[in-house]
Amino acid sequence: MSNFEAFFDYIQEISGKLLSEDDKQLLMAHFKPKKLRKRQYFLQEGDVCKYIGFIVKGSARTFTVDDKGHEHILKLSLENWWLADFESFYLLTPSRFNIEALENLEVLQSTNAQIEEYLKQIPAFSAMANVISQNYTIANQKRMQAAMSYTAEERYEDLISNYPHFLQRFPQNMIASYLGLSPETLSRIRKNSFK
Amino acid sequence: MSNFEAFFDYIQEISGKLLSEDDKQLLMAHFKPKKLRKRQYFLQEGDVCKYIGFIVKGSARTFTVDDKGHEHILKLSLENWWLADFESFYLLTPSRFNIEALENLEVLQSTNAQIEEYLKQIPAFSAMANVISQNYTIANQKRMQAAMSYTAEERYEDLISNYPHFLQRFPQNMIASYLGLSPETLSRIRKNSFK
DNA sequence: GGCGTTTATTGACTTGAATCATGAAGTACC
DNA sequence: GGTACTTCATGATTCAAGTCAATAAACGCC
Repeated sequence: MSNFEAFFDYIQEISGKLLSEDDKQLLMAHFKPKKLRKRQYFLQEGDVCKYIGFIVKGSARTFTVDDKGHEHILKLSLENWWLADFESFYLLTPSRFNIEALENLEVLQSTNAQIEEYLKQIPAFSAMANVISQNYTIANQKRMQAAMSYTAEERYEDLISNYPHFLQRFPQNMIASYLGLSPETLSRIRKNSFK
Repeated sequence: MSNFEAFFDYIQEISGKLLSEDDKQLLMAHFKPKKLRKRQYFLQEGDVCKYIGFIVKGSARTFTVDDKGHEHILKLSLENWWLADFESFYLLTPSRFNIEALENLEVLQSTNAQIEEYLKQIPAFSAMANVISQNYTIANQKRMQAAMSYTAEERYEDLISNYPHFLQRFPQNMIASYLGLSPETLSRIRKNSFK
Protein backbone atom coordinates (compact mmCIF):
# COMPACT_ATOMS: atom_id res chain seq x y z
CA MET A 1 0.00 0.00 0.00
CA SER A 2 2.02 2.93 -1.24
CA ASN A 3 -0.47 5.26 0.46
CA PHE A 4 0.87 4.28 3.81
CA GLU A 5 4.53 4.86 3.08
CA ALA A 6 4.19 8.64 3.16
CA PHE A 7 2.11 8.34 6.32
CA PHE A 8 4.72 6.21 8.08
CA ASP A 9 7.50 8.56 7.01
CA TYR A 10 5.53 11.47 8.35
CA ILE A 11 4.94 9.88 11.75
CA GLN A 12 8.60 8.90 12.10
CA GLU A 13 9.85 12.28 11.03
CA ILE A 14 7.59 14.33 13.27
CA SER A 15 7.94 12.06 16.29
CA GLY A 16 11.64 11.38 15.92
CA LYS A 17 10.91 7.71 16.62
CA LEU A 18 10.80 4.62 14.47
CA LEU A 19 7.71 2.51 13.81
CA SER A 20 8.10 -1.23 14.27
CA GLU A 21 6.59 -3.69 11.79
CA ASP A 22 3.87 -4.38 14.34
CA ASP A 23 3.15 -0.69 14.66
CA LYS A 24 2.77 -0.41 10.92
CA GLN A 25 0.46 -3.41 10.77
CA LEU A 26 -1.65 -1.89 13.50
CA LEU A 27 -1.90 1.42 11.70
CA MET A 28 -2.81 -0.26 8.44
CA ALA A 29 -5.48 -2.27 10.20
CA HIS A 30 -7.54 0.72 11.22
CA PHE A 31 -6.59 3.67 9.05
CA LYS A 32 -8.87 3.32 6.07
CA PRO A 33 -8.03 4.88 2.71
CA LYS A 34 -10.83 7.07 1.47
CA LYS A 35 -11.13 9.01 -1.76
CA LEU A 36 -13.21 12.11 -2.31
CA ARG A 37 -13.75 13.85 -5.60
CA LYS A 38 -13.36 17.60 -5.88
CA ARG A 39 -16.35 19.37 -4.25
CA GLN A 40 -17.27 16.39 -2.14
CA TYR A 41 -17.61 16.89 1.61
CA PHE A 42 -15.43 15.22 4.20
CA LEU A 43 -17.68 16.73 6.87
CA GLN A 44 -20.96 18.61 6.75
CA GLU A 45 -22.25 21.14 9.24
CA GLY A 46 -24.53 19.50 11.78
CA ASP A 47 -22.88 16.10 11.48
CA VAL A 48 -20.54 14.67 14.08
CA CYS A 49 -16.96 14.52 12.86
CA LYS A 50 -16.51 10.79 13.36
CA TYR A 51 -13.25 10.55 11.46
CA ILE A 52 -9.95 12.27 11.47
CA GLY A 53 -8.19 12.14 8.13
CA PHE A 54 -4.54 12.31 7.17
CA ILE A 55 -4.21 13.87 3.72
CA VAL A 56 -2.18 11.72 1.37
CA LYS A 57 -3.01 13.71 -1.72
CA GLY A 58 -5.13 16.74 -2.58
CA SER A 59 -6.42 19.72 -0.68
CA ALA A 60 -9.42 20.82 1.36
CA ARG A 61 -10.99 23.76 3.07
CA THR A 62 -12.73 24.04 6.45
CA PHE A 63 -15.37 26.74 6.50
CA THR A 64 -18.51 28.07 8.18
CA VAL A 65 -21.52 29.77 6.68
CA ASP A 66 -22.81 32.76 8.64
CA ASP A 67 -26.38 34.10 8.98
CA LYS A 68 -26.05 36.17 5.84
CA GLY A 69 -24.94 33.13 3.87
CA HIS A 70 -21.31 34.20 3.65
CA GLU A 71 -18.63 31.56 3.81
CA HIS A 72 -15.58 31.96 6.03
CA ILE A 73 -12.60 29.68 5.52
CA LEU A 74 -10.89 28.79 8.77
CA LYS A 75 -8.37 26.36 7.44
CA LEU A 76 -6.81 25.37 4.16
CA SER A 77 -5.23 21.93 4.18
CA LEU A 78 -2.74 20.11 2.00
CA GLU A 79 -0.78 16.86 1.93
CA ASN A 80 0.53 15.67 5.30
CA TRP A 81 -2.03 17.68 7.27
CA TRP A 82 -4.73 16.35 9.46
CA LEU A 83 -8.34 16.93 8.58
CA ALA A 84 -11.02 17.22 11.28
CA ASP A 85 -13.16 19.55 13.31
CA PHE A 86 -11.37 18.79 16.54
CA GLU A 87 -14.15 20.07 18.74
CA SER A 88 -16.65 17.73 17.18
CA PHE A 89 -14.14 14.90 16.91
CA TYR A 90 -13.08 15.03 20.56
CA LEU A 91 -16.48 15.75 22.08
CA LEU A 92 -18.65 13.97 19.52
CA THR A 93 -20.89 17.03 19.24
CA PRO A 94 -22.44 18.21 15.96
CA SER A 95 -20.01 20.32 13.97
CA ARG A 96 -20.46 23.93 12.97
CA PHE A 97 -18.01 23.45 10.12
CA ASN A 98 -17.92 22.06 6.64
CA ILE A 99 -14.87 20.37 5.21
CA GLU A 100 -14.83 20.18 1.45
CA ALA A 101 -12.34 18.75 -1.02
CA LEU A 102 -10.89 21.47 -3.26
CA GLU A 103 -9.08 18.92 -5.39
CA ASN A 104 -9.54 15.18 -5.65
CA LEU A 105 -8.61 14.03 -2.19
CA GLU A 106 -7.06 10.90 -0.74
CA VAL A 107 -7.06 10.52 3.01
CA LEU A 108 -6.34 7.83 5.55
CA GLN A 109 -9.04 8.02 8.16
CA SER A 110 -9.70 6.66 11.62
CA THR A 111 -12.09 7.10 14.53
CA ASN A 112 -11.49 8.84 17.84
CA ALA A 113 -11.72 5.55 19.76
CA GLN A 114 -9.11 4.02 17.50
CA ILE A 115 -6.81 7.02 17.85
CA GLU A 116 -6.96 6.59 21.63
CA GLU A 117 -5.74 3.03 21.13
CA TYR A 118 -2.88 4.15 18.93
CA LEU A 119 -1.84 6.72 21.50
CA LYS A 120 -1.60 4.00 24.11
CA GLN A 121 0.04 1.36 21.98
CA ILE A 122 2.37 3.13 19.56
CA PRO A 123 5.03 5.31 21.20
CA ALA A 124 5.91 7.08 17.95
CA PHE A 125 2.24 7.92 17.43
CA SER A 126 1.87 9.37 20.87
CA ALA A 127 5.09 11.39 20.51
CA MET A 128 3.81 12.68 17.18
CA ALA A 129 0.55 13.76 18.81
CA ASN A 130 2.44 15.79 21.39
CA VAL A 131 4.54 17.54 18.79
CA ILE A 132 1.52 18.29 16.64
CA SER A 133 -0.35 19.64 19.60
CA GLN A 134 2.54 22.02 20.32
CA ASN A 135 2.72 23.10 16.70
CA TYR A 136 -1.00 23.75 16.58
CA THR A 137 -0.89 25.83 19.73
CA ILE A 138 1.93 27.91 18.31
CA ALA A 139 0.29 28.31 14.91
CA ASN A 140 -3.03 29.29 16.48
CA GLN A 141 -1.36 31.86 18.68
CA LYS A 142 0.36 33.39 15.65
CA ARG A 143 -2.74 33.40 13.54
CA MET A 144 -4.80 35.02 16.27
CA GLN A 145 -2.18 37.68 16.71
CA ALA A 146 -2.07 38.31 12.97
CA ALA A 147 -5.85 38.59 12.83
CA MET A 148 -5.84 41.13 15.65
CA SER A 149 -2.78 43.28 15.02
CA TYR A 150 -2.13 43.18 11.31
CA THR A 151 -3.75 45.07 8.47
CA ALA A 152 -5.17 43.16 5.52
CA GLU A 153 -2.00 43.84 3.57
CA GLU A 154 0.30 42.64 6.32
CA ARG A 155 -1.69 39.44 6.70
CA TYR A 156 -1.27 38.77 3.00
CA GLU A 157 2.49 39.38 3.11
CA ASP A 158 2.64 37.12 6.12
CA LEU A 159 0.89 34.38 4.20
CA ILE A 160 3.25 34.75 1.27
CA SER A 161 6.30 34.32 3.45
CA ASN A 162 4.92 31.52 5.62
CA TYR A 163 2.96 29.50 3.09
CA PRO A 164 4.14 30.54 -0.39
CA HIS A 165 2.85 27.31 -1.94
CA PHE A 166 -0.70 28.25 -0.94
CA LEU A 167 -0.73 30.74 -3.80
CA GLN A 168 -0.09 27.98 -6.31
CA ARG A 169 -2.50 25.49 -4.84
CA PHE A 170 -5.52 27.59 -3.89
CA PRO A 171 -7.59 30.02 -5.96
CA GLN A 172 -7.41 33.64 -4.93
CA ASN A 173 -10.95 33.88 -3.62
CA MET A 174 -10.21 31.02 -1.20
CA ILE A 175 -7.06 32.76 0.00
CA ALA A 176 -9.08 35.94 0.47
CA SER A 177 -11.65 34.17 2.60
CA TYR A 178 -8.90 32.50 4.62
CA LEU A 179 -7.41 35.92 5.31
CA GLY A 180 -10.82 37.29 6.26
CA LEU A 181 -11.07 39.51 3.18
CA SER A 182 -13.43 39.93 0.28
CA PRO A 183 -12.00 38.72 -3.04
CA GLU A 184 -12.14 42.29 -4.36
CA THR A 185 -10.01 43.58 -1.53
CA LEU A 186 -7.36 40.91 -2.03
CA SER A 187 -7.29 41.64 -5.74
CA ARG A 188 -6.61 45.31 -4.95
CA ILE A 189 -3.93 44.49 -2.41
CA ARG A 190 -2.12 42.37 -4.96
CA LYS A 191 -2.37 45.13 -7.53
CA ASN A 192 -0.84 47.67 -5.15
CA SER A 193 2.02 45.48 -4.02
CA PHE A 194 3.32 45.30 -7.59
CA LYS A 195 4.11 49.00 -7.84
CA MET B 1 1.39 25.32 51.70
CA SER B 2 -2.17 26.35 51.07
CA ASN B 3 -1.17 27.64 47.65
CA PHE B 4 -0.71 24.12 46.43
CA GLU B 5 -4.05 22.75 47.54
CA ALA B 6 -5.95 24.56 44.82
CA PHE B 7 -3.32 23.47 42.33
CA PHE B 8 -3.60 19.79 43.33
CA ASP B 9 -7.38 19.95 43.20
CA TYR B 10 -7.18 21.44 39.76
CA ILE B 11 -4.89 18.73 38.42
CA GLN B 12 -7.01 15.97 39.86
CA GLU B 13 -10.24 17.44 38.61
CA ILE B 14 -9.07 18.10 35.06
CA SER B 15 -7.19 14.83 34.68
CA GLY B 16 -9.76 12.66 36.43
CA LYS B 17 -6.88 10.99 38.28
CA LEU B 18 -5.57 11.20 41.82
CA LEU B 19 -2.18 12.49 42.85
CA SER B 20 -0.19 10.32 45.24
CA GLU B 21 1.71 11.84 48.17
CA ASP B 22 4.89 11.34 46.18
CA ASP B 23 3.40 13.15 43.22
CA LYS B 24 2.52 16.07 45.43
CA GLN B 25 5.97 16.20 46.94
CA LEU B 26 7.47 16.19 43.49
CA LEU B 27 5.24 19.04 42.34
CA MET B 28 6.02 21.07 45.42
CA ALA B 29 9.72 20.53 44.90
CA HIS B 30 9.85 22.31 41.55
CA PHE B 31 6.82 24.55 41.25
CA LYS B 32 7.95 27.78 42.86
CA PRO B 33 5.47 30.30 44.28
CA LYS B 34 6.00 33.72 42.82
CA LYS B 35 4.23 36.98 43.56
CA LEU B 36 3.87 39.92 41.23
CA ARG B 37 2.36 43.26 42.08
CA LYS B 38 -0.19 44.88 39.79
CA ARG B 39 1.54 46.23 36.64
CA GLN B 40 4.57 44.01 37.01
CA TYR B 41 5.56 41.82 34.08
CA PHE B 42 5.58 38.05 34.11
CA LEU B 43 7.15 38.16 30.65
CA GLN B 44 8.55 40.97 28.53
CA GLU B 45 8.76 41.10 24.75
CA GLY B 46 12.17 39.94 23.56
CA ASP B 47 12.79 37.70 26.54
CA VAL B 48 12.53 33.95 26.44
CA CYS B 49 9.53 32.64 28.35
CA LYS B 50 11.50 30.41 30.72
CA TYR B 51 8.61 29.74 33.06
CA ILE B 52 5.08 28.57 32.79
CA GLY B 53 2.89 29.80 35.62
CA PHE B 54 -0.28 28.44 37.17
CA ILE B 55 -2.38 31.32 38.49
CA VAL B 56 -3.35 30.81 42.12
CA LYS B 57 -4.71 34.31 42.58
CA GLY B 58 -5.09 37.44 40.49
CA SER B 59 -5.29 38.18 36.79
CA ALA B 60 -3.07 38.99 33.84
CA ARG B 61 -3.10 39.98 30.21
CA THR B 62 -0.99 38.79 27.28
CA PHE B 63 -0.52 41.45 24.66
CA THR B 64 1.59 42.69 21.75
CA VAL B 65 2.50 46.20 20.74
CA ASP B 66 2.29 46.92 17.02
CA ASP B 67 4.34 49.33 14.87
CA LYS B 68 2.04 52.21 15.66
CA GLY B 69 2.41 51.62 19.38
CA HIS B 70 -1.06 50.12 19.79
CA GLU B 71 -1.55 47.31 22.24
CA HIS B 72 -3.51 44.19 21.34
CA ILE B 73 -4.61 41.82 24.07
CA LEU B 74 -4.51 38.19 22.98
CA LYS B 75 -5.41 36.60 26.24
CA LEU B 76 -6.94 37.55 29.56
CA SER B 77 -6.14 35.10 32.34
CA LEU B 78 -7.61 34.37 35.77
CA GLU B 79 -7.25 31.86 38.61
CA ASN B 80 -6.62 28.26 37.53
CA TRP B 81 -5.29 29.26 34.14
CA TRP B 82 -1.83 28.73 32.79
CA LEU B 83 0.34 31.68 31.96
CA ALA B 84 2.98 31.50 29.22
CA ASP B 85 3.83 32.34 25.65
CA PHE B 86 3.79 28.75 24.51
CA GLU B 87 5.78 29.39 21.39
CA SER B 88 8.64 30.89 23.36
CA PHE B 89 8.26 28.39 26.18
CA TYR B 90 8.39 25.31 23.94
CA LEU B 91 10.98 26.53 21.48
CA LEU B 92 12.98 28.78 23.81
CA THR B 93 12.85 31.60 21.26
CA PRO B 94 12.45 35.27 22.22
CA SER B 95 8.83 36.16 22.76
CA ARG B 96 6.79 38.69 20.82
CA PHE B 97 4.42 39.04 23.75
CA ASN B 98 4.20 40.80 27.07
CA ILE B 99 2.44 39.28 30.04
CA GLU B 100 1.47 41.77 32.70
CA ALA B 101 -0.30 41.42 36.04
CA LEU B 102 -3.60 43.32 36.05
CA GLU B 103 -4.10 42.64 39.75
CA ASN B 104 -1.64 41.45 42.36
CA LEU B 105 -0.74 38.02 41.11
CA GLU B 106 0.29 34.75 42.72
CA VAL B 107 1.54 31.99 40.47
CA LEU B 108 3.26 28.65 40.82
CA GLN B 109 5.93 28.48 38.17
CA SER B 110 8.17 25.88 36.62
CA THR B 111 10.56 25.45 33.69
CA ASN B 112 10.00 23.57 30.46
CA ALA B 113 12.62 20.94 31.36
CA GLN B 114 10.87 20.32 34.66
CA ILE B 115 7.47 20.06 33.01
CA GLU B 116 8.86 17.36 30.74
CA GLU B 117 9.85 15.44 33.85
CA TYR B 118 6.40 15.79 35.34
CA LEU B 119 4.84 14.56 32.14
CA LYS B 120 6.95 11.42 32.32
CA GLN B 121 6.61 10.77 36.04
CA ILE B 122 3.14 11.87 37.09
CA PRO B 123 0.29 10.16 35.23
CA ALA B 124 -2.28 12.68 36.44
CA PHE B 125 -0.11 15.51 35.21
CA SER B 126 0.27 14.00 31.78
CA ALA B 127 -3.45 13.27 31.55
CA MET B 128 -4.13 16.86 32.53
CA ALA B 129 -1.83 18.09 29.78
CA ASN B 130 -3.73 16.10 27.19
CA VAL B 131 -7.07 17.45 28.32
CA ILE B 132 -5.78 21.01 28.38
CA SER B 133 -4.31 20.63 24.95
CA GLN B 134 -7.71 19.50 23.64
CA ASN B 135 -9.46 22.36 25.38
CA TYR B 136 -7.02 24.88 23.96
CA THR B 137 -7.42 23.55 20.47
CA ILE B 138 -11.18 23.80 20.76
CA ALA B 139 -11.10 27.27 22.30
CA ASN B 140 -8.69 28.54 19.66
CA GLN B 141 -10.85 27.18 16.88
CA LYS B 142 -13.88 28.93 18.33
CA ARG B 143 -12.10 32.19 18.90
CA MET B 144 -10.71 32.22 15.38
CA GLN B 145 -14.15 31.56 13.98
CA ALA B 146 -15.62 34.35 16.08
CA ALA B 147 -12.92 36.76 14.93
CA MET B 148 -13.62 35.92 11.30
CA SER B 149 -17.38 35.52 11.10
CA TYR B 150 -18.84 37.67 13.84
CA THR B 151 -19.47 41.39 13.98
CA ALA B 152 -18.12 43.43 16.89
CA GLU B 153 -21.48 43.23 18.61
CA GLU B 154 -21.78 39.47 18.22
CA ARG B 155 -18.30 38.97 19.61
CA TYR B 156 -19.26 40.98 22.66
CA GLU B 157 -22.47 38.99 23.21
CA ASP B 158 -20.44 35.85 22.79
CA LEU B 159 -18.04 36.98 25.48
CA ILE B 160 -20.90 37.80 27.84
CA SER B 161 -22.39 34.35 27.52
CA ASN B 162 -19.11 32.42 27.62
CA TYR B 163 -17.13 34.43 30.18
CA PRO B 164 -19.60 36.59 32.13
CA HIS B 165 -17.17 37.00 35.04
CA PHE B 166 -14.72 38.77 32.71
CA LEU B 167 -16.92 41.85 32.90
CA GLN B 168 -16.49 42.01 36.66
CA ARG B 169 -12.80 41.31 36.72
CA PHE B 170 -11.46 43.32 33.79
CA PRO B 171 -11.86 47.00 32.94
CA GLN B 172 -13.79 47.76 29.82
CA ASN B 173 -10.86 49.00 27.79
CA MET B 174 -9.10 45.65 28.32
CA ILE B 175 -12.18 43.77 27.21
CA ALA B 176 -12.34 46.00 24.15
CA SER B 177 -8.75 45.24 23.24
CA TYR B 178 -9.33 41.52 23.79
CA LEU B 179 -12.26 41.69 21.38
CA GLY B 180 -10.17 43.58 18.84
CA LEU B 181 -12.12 46.82 19.30
CA SER B 182 -11.36 50.38 20.31
CA PRO B 183 -12.69 51.30 23.77
CA GLU B 184 -15.01 53.85 22.17
CA THR B 185 -16.60 51.24 19.96
CA LEU B 186 -17.22 48.91 22.87
CA SER B 187 -18.74 51.73 24.87
CA ARG B 188 -21.16 52.40 22.01
CA ILE B 189 -22.04 48.76 21.61
CA ARG B 190 -22.92 48.54 25.29
CA LYS B 191 -25.04 51.65 25.04
CA ASN B 192 -27.03 50.21 22.14
CA SER B 193 -27.60 46.82 23.70
CA PHE B 194 -29.49 48.43 26.60
CA LYS B 195 -32.40 49.68 24.49
C1' DG C 1 -12.72 24.81 -31.15
C1' DG C 2 -16.47 26.89 -28.89
C1' DC C 3 -19.81 27.37 -25.07
C1' DG C 4 -20.68 27.78 -20.19
C1' DT C 5 -18.99 28.14 -15.66
C1' DT C 6 -15.84 29.74 -12.49
C1' DT C 7 -12.43 33.09 -11.13
C1' DA C 8 -10.24 37.67 -11.22
C1' DT C 9 -10.16 42.70 -12.07
C1' DT C 10 -11.79 47.32 -11.83
C1' DG C 11 -14.85 51.24 -10.64
C1' DA C 12 -18.48 53.72 -7.84
C1' DC C 13 -20.60 53.83 -3.63
C1' DT C 14 -21.64 52.53 1.32
C1' DT C 15 -20.64 51.33 5.88
C1' DG C 16 -18.67 49.78 10.31
C1' DA C 17 -15.27 50.81 13.16
C1' DA C 18 -11.06 53.77 14.23
C1' DT C 19 -9.45 58.18 15.33
C1' DC C 20 -9.48 62.63 17.38
C1' DA C 21 -11.25 65.55 20.84
C1' DT C 22 -13.61 66.78 25.00
C1' DG C 23 -15.86 66.23 29.27
C1' DA C 24 -17.58 63.34 33.10
C1' DA C 25 -17.13 59.76 36.51
C1' DG C 26 -14.49 56.92 39.31
C1' DT C 27 -10.46 55.61 42.07
C1' DA C 28 -6.02 56.06 44.30
C1' DC C 29 -3.16 58.26 47.21
C1' DC C 30 -0.73 61.70 50.16
C1' DG D 1 -10.64 66.20 51.14
C1' DG D 2 -8.34 67.69 47.19
C1' DT D 3 -5.25 66.62 43.31
C1' DA D 4 -3.84 63.33 39.84
C1' DC D 5 -4.60 59.25 37.18
C1' DT D 6 -7.38 56.22 35.05
C1' DT D 7 -11.51 54.80 33.01
C1' DC D 8 -15.74 55.66 30.51
C1' DA D 9 -19.11 58.19 27.47
C1' DT D 10 -20.36 60.96 23.60
C1' DG D 11 -19.92 63.70 19.28
C1' DA D 12 -17.64 64.83 14.72
C1' DT D 13 -14.78 63.17 11.25
C1' DT D 14 -11.86 59.88 8.60
C1' DC D 15 -10.63 55.65 6.58
C1' DA D 16 -10.19 50.77 5.44
C1' DA D 17 -12.67 47.35 3.72
C1' DG D 18 -17.21 45.56 2.11
C1' DT D 19 -20.89 45.68 -1.27
C1' DC D 20 -22.82 46.09 -5.73
C1' DA D 21 -22.20 45.96 -10.58
C1' DA D 22 -20.15 45.08 -14.89
C1' DT D 23 -16.48 43.25 -17.59
C1' DA D 24 -12.55 40.36 -18.67
C1' DA D 25 -9.83 36.34 -18.31
C1' DA D 26 -9.21 31.45 -17.35
C1' DC D 27 -10.71 26.86 -17.13
C1' DG D 28 -13.42 22.69 -17.90
C1' DC D 29 -15.63 19.92 -20.92
C1' DC D 30 -18.41 17.78 -24.93
